[in-house]
Amino acid sequence: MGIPFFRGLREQLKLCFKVQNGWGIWVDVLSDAFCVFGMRILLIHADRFSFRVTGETTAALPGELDKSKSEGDVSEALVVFMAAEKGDNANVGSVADRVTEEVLTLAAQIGAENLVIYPYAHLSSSLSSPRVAVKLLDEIFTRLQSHNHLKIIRAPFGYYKAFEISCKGHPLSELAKTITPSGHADKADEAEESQAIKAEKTLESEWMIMTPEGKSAYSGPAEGFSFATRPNLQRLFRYEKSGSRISEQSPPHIDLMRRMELVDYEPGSDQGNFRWYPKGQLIKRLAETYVSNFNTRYGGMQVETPIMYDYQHPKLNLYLQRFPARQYVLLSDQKEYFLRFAACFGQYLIQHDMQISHHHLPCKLYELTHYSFRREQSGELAGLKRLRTFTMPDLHTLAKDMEQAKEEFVRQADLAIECLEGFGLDFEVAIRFVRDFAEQNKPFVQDLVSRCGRPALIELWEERSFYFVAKLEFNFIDALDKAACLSTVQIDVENPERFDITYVDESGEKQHPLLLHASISGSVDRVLYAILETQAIRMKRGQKAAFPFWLAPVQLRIIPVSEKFDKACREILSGIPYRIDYDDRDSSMGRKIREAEREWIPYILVVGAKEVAGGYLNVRTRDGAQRKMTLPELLAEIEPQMKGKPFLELPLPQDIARRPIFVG
RNA sequence: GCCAGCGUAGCUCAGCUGGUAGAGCUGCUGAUUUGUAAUCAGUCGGUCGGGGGUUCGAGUCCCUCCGCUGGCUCCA
Repeated sequence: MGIPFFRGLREQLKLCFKVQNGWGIWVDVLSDAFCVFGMRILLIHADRFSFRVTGETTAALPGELDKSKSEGDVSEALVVFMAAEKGDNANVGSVADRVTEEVLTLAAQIGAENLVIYPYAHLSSSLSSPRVAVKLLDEIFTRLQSHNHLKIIRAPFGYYKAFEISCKGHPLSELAKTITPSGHADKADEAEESQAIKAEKTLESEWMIMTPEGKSAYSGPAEGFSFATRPNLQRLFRYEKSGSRISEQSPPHIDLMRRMELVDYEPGSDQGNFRWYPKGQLIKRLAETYVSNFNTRYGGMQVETPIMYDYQHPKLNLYLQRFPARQYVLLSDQKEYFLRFAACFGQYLIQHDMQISHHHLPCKLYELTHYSFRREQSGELAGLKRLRTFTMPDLHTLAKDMEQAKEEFVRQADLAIECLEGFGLDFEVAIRFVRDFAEQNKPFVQDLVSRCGRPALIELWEERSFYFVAKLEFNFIDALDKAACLSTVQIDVENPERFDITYVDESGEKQHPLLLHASISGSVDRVLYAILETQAIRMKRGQKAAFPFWLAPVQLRIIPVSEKFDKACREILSGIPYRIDYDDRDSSMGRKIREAEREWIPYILVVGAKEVAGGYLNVRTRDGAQRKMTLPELLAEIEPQMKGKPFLELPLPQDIARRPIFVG
């Protein structure tokens, strides 16, 4: 098939459908192609259609080609472009039946007697195996042949073909359909199914619990562990093992993220793409700065890479072939690009081009992926927990050998622990290993668990079915007892070779290093989810919610007893170098206190005649206590809470009377 | 994506079996100048998610699309 023809057709179709139906069929085909499994067919009623074979493809399996079938030319035909997608092999018979029915129905409606069956892989990016595709095409062909009034031309499978088409352009002349399998599997496919189940079984794993060494150390089956002191670890284990969830409520952070004017839905975008109000944006920026500081202090060299990549890039394409399900795809001129789902690609491509010697190892690249995109299924989205567009710190470390990889692994685990603690988050540890690796590295495993300082859930795989041999996860358990992974560190044994990343060793030989993937905090959006859920849990227990001081959008608020103290308040404002604001609105003090409490403001300073006369501050804190303090005393109390944490200015008007309302 | 529930003012929600929309909060205006979680009064504000249909008449019934939530699946 000639690419120019293909491009021309695509443009033409896009225009046709926009005019006729008001929506762009091609855009739809592209976006849906990554989440629906089925047979895709594109039906065109054509005045004329011709094709000729131009060469063999490498990906598919060309069969014997009869000279007479290498080209075709027909007038007044219904041309059926088809692509078999993964999933069809569940029941080839039923899919063939339904495709045949669709084709016959349309052919009758438009009165077409000539049919063209045209294998057209480009309708899908999630193709079935060529074997299944050919089988399906055979079955459809056989079924159609039984209708004697139809003349059928069949373009060969597994060849590049050029074609010309002249579409009639009437309302029924162009239709795109997806046929999904239904009914029970037929005999020939049962074997295939059970093979799939077999593959699934090798994924089965053993679950253990290992505790830090000590008096009551435990290392054994997860079922035999007493979870009495770690209820959340038990929740994680259940969640991982069974995947069952019980909840009719929506997660409390969703209400909080809106009520606190942090983040909100954006119906004007795609699902899972949120708008960030000033307070939320501030928290996000602080969190990003905080975690980036961990990465750069550790030696991560910060880079920035493109958010979109060539769909046809040979190396990236391999990756996508393996995980084809969920990308955003976009067109630029005639080329297809996918939006990155992590920083991996960009960094692999940089590392591939770098000159690296063993002197440079371990070599660490860091990026804050602002943004990463995953086209999650709509039903999988959940507030800030699961988004389609998210921000994530991504650190990639090249290591000389396994010893060095393990050494860096534990250092990164330490960073992750410190980082999550700084956010005020509790977490449960899960570590997943390929069994051989765990058995050959027992001291490493025990050391890792000890550093985490809590019992860890260990999963052991018999075989490596992903790119890593070891994966550490810190999981957060939310107010509805659901788990979400935050930090992770992984040892990748596959991608340096795939992306041809090399370093030069002591004897001048090129070697593939090992690669550590780490996200010190996990997704920044998800960190905010975890912070808000943590506060929801506190409130459920009757405690007051609070942001960690360094993250509080407003850290201090001055409330005057009356307008008369305006001047005194403004003097105090200028002497406090934190995010402080001033409630200068015309309302009662009681109301102002209430509103400040509802905003979780850590320090409320009430200023009236007594304070002005006495030269002290009256400080109300989250615990409800009121204390008389001097300014230096207050500053001395605040200072340690900011230690090692970033600071950014108040992103709102300081006078509240001048501040607009974003939500409510 | 599939199945289910939901979508009424900026926010939270009421509106029975179809008769043409209501409250509180917010906002605005005025009064009030307040001592630690809601001062009082007046007032603005609605293509009842979008489109189509049934009907003399639709927030209410039907279809369809969009969005949110839950479950399934998924989470490289």
